[in-house]
Amino acid sequence: MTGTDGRLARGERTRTAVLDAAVALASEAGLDGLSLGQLAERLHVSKSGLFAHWSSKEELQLAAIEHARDQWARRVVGPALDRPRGVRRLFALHESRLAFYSERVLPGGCFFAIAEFESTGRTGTVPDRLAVVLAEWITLLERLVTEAVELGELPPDTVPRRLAFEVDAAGVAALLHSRLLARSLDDARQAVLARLRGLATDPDLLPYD
Amino acid sequence: MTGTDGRLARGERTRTAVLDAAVALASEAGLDGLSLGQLAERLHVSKSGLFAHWSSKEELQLAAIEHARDQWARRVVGPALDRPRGVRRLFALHESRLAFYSERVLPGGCFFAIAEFESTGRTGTVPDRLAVVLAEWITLLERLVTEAVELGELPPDTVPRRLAFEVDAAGVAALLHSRLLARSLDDARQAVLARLRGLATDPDLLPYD
DNA sequence: AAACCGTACGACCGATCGGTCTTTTTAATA
DNA sequence: TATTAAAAAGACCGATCGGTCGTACGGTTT
Repeated sequence: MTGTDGRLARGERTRTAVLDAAVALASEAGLDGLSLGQLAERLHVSKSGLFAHWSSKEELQLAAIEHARDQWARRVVGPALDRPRGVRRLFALHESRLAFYSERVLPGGCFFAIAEFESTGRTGTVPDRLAVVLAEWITLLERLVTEAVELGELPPDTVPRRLAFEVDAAGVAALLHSRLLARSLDDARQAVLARLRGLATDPDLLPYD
Repeated sequence: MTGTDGRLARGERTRTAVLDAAVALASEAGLDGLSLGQLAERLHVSKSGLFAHWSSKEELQLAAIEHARDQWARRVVGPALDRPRGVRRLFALHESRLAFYSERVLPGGCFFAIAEFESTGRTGTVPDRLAVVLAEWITLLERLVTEAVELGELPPDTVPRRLAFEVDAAGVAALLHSRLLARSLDDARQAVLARLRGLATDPDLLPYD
């Protein structure tokens, strides 16, 4: 039975545990504020043990980005793709995003939001990778809008880029204010719902409230 | 001529210069990433010289908040209040906010946005003060919406809190994406403009494009 | 049993962090 | 001119930062 190497399996387990904690920590303190010492302490491992898996902090940051991206795809995008194409899928994506925030899956709310804010005006492989992942997200929103237009569920003169911006904006603001303004998540849902119902050729595809 | 004390004047000049630099630095690195050493070096003063004016980093952070608030009131809120009450003033506030971002008055874009993100889940006098300042901002937006409703420029069933949220959301997203998505500032303007024109009893109060 | 390799540890490094203390410079006042 | 007080500098502190190095443990292969 040479199929599984116990050493590699152990390493993979550790790596996953570290990345889970790293994404959670970075969602609060940012990728910059992510401290190897604190991370090691929280996981009850030695700081130098981390360097057995990643040769530098930057490599760990890059690995954390991929880990957070997987998490986002699984918990936010995936469920929405189960819904039928069109405005229902678009709104479902918005809702599952808000659910991700409201369930406090990550203590800081969202890994990418704080990482994007943090990398404003900086250069390097980390901001570069973040830019690509963000572009993927915006492109996904635009694609769902375009599909809704093609299905005739949204008017043909819809500008996908701008409607995608509006939906995303509600999500961003909901997250930013979620600590201070208790209703921000609900406001974000209502705002997008009212907007989509106003645009949709058949508003009854969407819930009433 | 004992009206002006040269020593105090010198101190006040230094204090202003330090706070200018502190707000600019914090707009990039956040209030937490604001380093006294870097701040002193950039201003060509000694680090201990800063402690002659503020007894701790936290006090400097609080002073920076007030300084940033004054700047925001002068450069964003002030100009908008010159416009006539109603939807025009509301849209002017949104536009002057976007102008503040696009002119890159602060290298990081916005002091308060990154500060609010950073203080997610934390407690202390700094997050408390930030919460109050943010509440002022939201209240201002709500007040402008309410005034527009009272003037009959917006329908009476308008929910001020939610429309204020929508306008703010466009601004927040514009800032967050302004580095990556070239058109984010323009999208934010168009989105709010279309929304307000759609709601206004007299759309011609607002520009067409 | 021996060689090998992935994992993990503890000790240690230079740099920087926020902060303290003492001293020097600068400007107003008696 | 001597005194006084604000402003600023410089040396220094313990803690923490990211990172290096030599070593030990344990499962795999020969």
